[in-house]
Amino acid sequence: MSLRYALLGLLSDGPASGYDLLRTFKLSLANVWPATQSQMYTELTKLAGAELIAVTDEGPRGRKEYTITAAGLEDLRTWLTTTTPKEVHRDETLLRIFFLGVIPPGLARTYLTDIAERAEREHANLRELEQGIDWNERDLSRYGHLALEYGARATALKAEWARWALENLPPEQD
Amino acid sequence: MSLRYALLGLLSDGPASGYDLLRTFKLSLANVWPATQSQMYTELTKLAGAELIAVTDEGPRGRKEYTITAAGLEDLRTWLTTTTPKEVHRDETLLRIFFLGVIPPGLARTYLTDIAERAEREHANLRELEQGIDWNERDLSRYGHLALEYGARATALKAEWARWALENLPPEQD
DNA sequence: TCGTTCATGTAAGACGTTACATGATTGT
DNA sequence: ACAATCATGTAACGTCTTACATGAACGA
Repeated sequence: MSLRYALLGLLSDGPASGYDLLRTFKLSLANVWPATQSQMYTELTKLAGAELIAVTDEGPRGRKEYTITAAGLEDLRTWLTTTTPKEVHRDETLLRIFFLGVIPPGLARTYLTDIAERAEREHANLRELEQGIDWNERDLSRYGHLALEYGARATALKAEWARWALENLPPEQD
Repeated sequence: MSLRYALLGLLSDGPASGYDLLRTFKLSLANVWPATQSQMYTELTKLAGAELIAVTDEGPRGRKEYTITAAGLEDLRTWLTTTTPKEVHRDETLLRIFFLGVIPPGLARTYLTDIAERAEREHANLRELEQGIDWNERDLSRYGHLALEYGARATALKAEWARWALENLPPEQD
């Protein structure tokens, strides 16, 4: 259901083709709601079927430009204002933490170090992405900037936590 | 795939029935890897079929006690030491942030305030859970404590970020 | 002309959610 | 006797991933 609104949201900023949306996604929404090419094209077809978006132009190579309809915009607004987001925390990295006692202590330390390093890299990537983007007047990018800031803080926190965990690993037992 | 290892992980700490695991889950793994009752019983049946766990006792009311097998423990260790966790960030709350420009500014502010409040409540719940748990010698709880600390920090961060975002909302446009 | 990018689509299978269904045992 | 809890299972449906498939247009 969320992908549907992710696409409506992107289209609320202006018309675009599936291919356009695919690229925009990678730079923005993919960080908070991953989706594959396959999924996106399927969903766009469904949205067009429900008349929440419409094909408003056709270009070379079978390119179809979609525009959000009034019904689509209304649906998006309704979703935003009348429903509450589900808070689902699914984190495989954290799941494994519970089971570190099952492997040799050295490997457990390596695991935590890797987490810290990956998080630091991710943090750097986000800050770099931030530099590279034209934070213009468009709503999507202005609000997207807030989301990016969250990502930057969250990755920094994960790295810090992993380093802290290294210092606070349960003492080895006999 | 992760649920499979989540269950193997819990069973590595000692034998338990599906019902036992269900309760343990709620207090621990559910926070990093949610799963439903339905999913768990199905997965346990599959694990037993693959002989990674075995029924070692049967009690009243059809209760089946499962014990991890040597093959199961090996599988768990292999997973922990030879595969890298997928970092997937799927957060509906953040997804909506991108589209706040589509709704009236007052509602956008309410949305951010709600995020802060929910995160603060979640934070309080986790700290309370922390008080309530017997942090004994068992590996699962010792390492689980590290995961809980992450959750506590992450919820605090989310609340802080939401309050910061309220102060840094894009200026209204004409 | 030939590789890259643009551009869209389908199909199979894994995973996750919701709902339904059933019944035994325990404590009051 | 009755409610709550213990205890397990199935079915339908929706979502997500992986892989395959196809071909037009552009630039060197």
